[in-house]
Amino acid sequence: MKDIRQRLVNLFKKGYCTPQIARIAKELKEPSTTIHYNIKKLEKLGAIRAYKAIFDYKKIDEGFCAFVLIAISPAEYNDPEKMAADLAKLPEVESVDICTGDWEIILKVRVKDQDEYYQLVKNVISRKGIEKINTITSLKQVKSDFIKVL
Amino acid sequence: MKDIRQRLVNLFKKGYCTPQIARIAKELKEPSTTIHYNIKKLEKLGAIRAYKAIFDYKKIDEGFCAFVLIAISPAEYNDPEKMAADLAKLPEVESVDICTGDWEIILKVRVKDQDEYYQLVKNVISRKGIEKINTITSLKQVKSDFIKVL
DNA sequence: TAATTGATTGAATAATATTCAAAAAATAGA
DNA sequence: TCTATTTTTTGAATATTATTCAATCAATTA
Repeated sequence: MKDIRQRLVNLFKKGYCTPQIARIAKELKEPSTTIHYNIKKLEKLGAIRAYKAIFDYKKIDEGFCAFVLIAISPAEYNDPEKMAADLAKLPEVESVDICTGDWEIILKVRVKDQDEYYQLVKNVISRKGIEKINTITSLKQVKSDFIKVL
Repeated sequence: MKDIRQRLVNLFKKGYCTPQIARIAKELKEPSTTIHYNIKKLEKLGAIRAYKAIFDYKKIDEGFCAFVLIAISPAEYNDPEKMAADLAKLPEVESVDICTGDWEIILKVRVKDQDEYYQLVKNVISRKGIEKINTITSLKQVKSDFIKVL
């Protein structure tokens, strides 16, 4: 056994997928060459950033999901982007947004369990420049990535 | 012009993509039939929910992104799932999570602009059973869907 | 209205996914 | 440990699909 599964999951997080032109052509009742042309156009315009898989996170050992609200220290107000970029490097972090209001940065994080989350916050997310962290744990994901979870 | 673009975007939100087996096989240095077998296995296990496109949302007229924190009325505490399921039906809603803490439901929403967001909250999201809504607007998306935005 | 650019399309080709059968590896039961 | 069963790996053959190309058509611009 080579445990190809985990390696596939890692690739699928980044991309390694492609549109199903024939199926789309059938669905939209247009010639496949027309579909092909328009998809390439969308790609050239930069409207499509990647084609990737969406997971049932529980089944790939990433069942714990939380929103991390971060308030940065006043000294960092002029440049939250540096910290945001650093946090974006973490593979456990699904999204990083610089926001309005009391919390300047919002993360969405996926890990295996609460234990792993604790380690992540303690060792990695917490750092100089952060004033306060507030975790909102997702108890149930009803929809994610525009796809409903039944 | 048939405006095939918008129709493609709509399909790509749901799926209509597929893994690139040949490319993955090359990357992992394994035979393509082995890759094929393992991908089908992941699908049968339900670990992969869909293959879809990830967009540069500004370029598909969905540049406005916000987190909507929702506190539900005490009368609804016993069943937040009904409301969550209703909200999940909205195409503008990327994710719905039932959460711990002061805000029981968190939405991530994508629309064209502030104007469209206002209409959405006023006419659709606000409803009986909601105690309070708090919007956190994303000023800058640094990472989304595990993909960094440069 | 002529000239240019962008979009649609069918036919031919290239590339890719899928099926199948066989072998190897892992697992479970005695 | 030995054996039976299931799971995984793999190459060869086939089926399906994407891509290229050239021609037409539509839209835009000067």
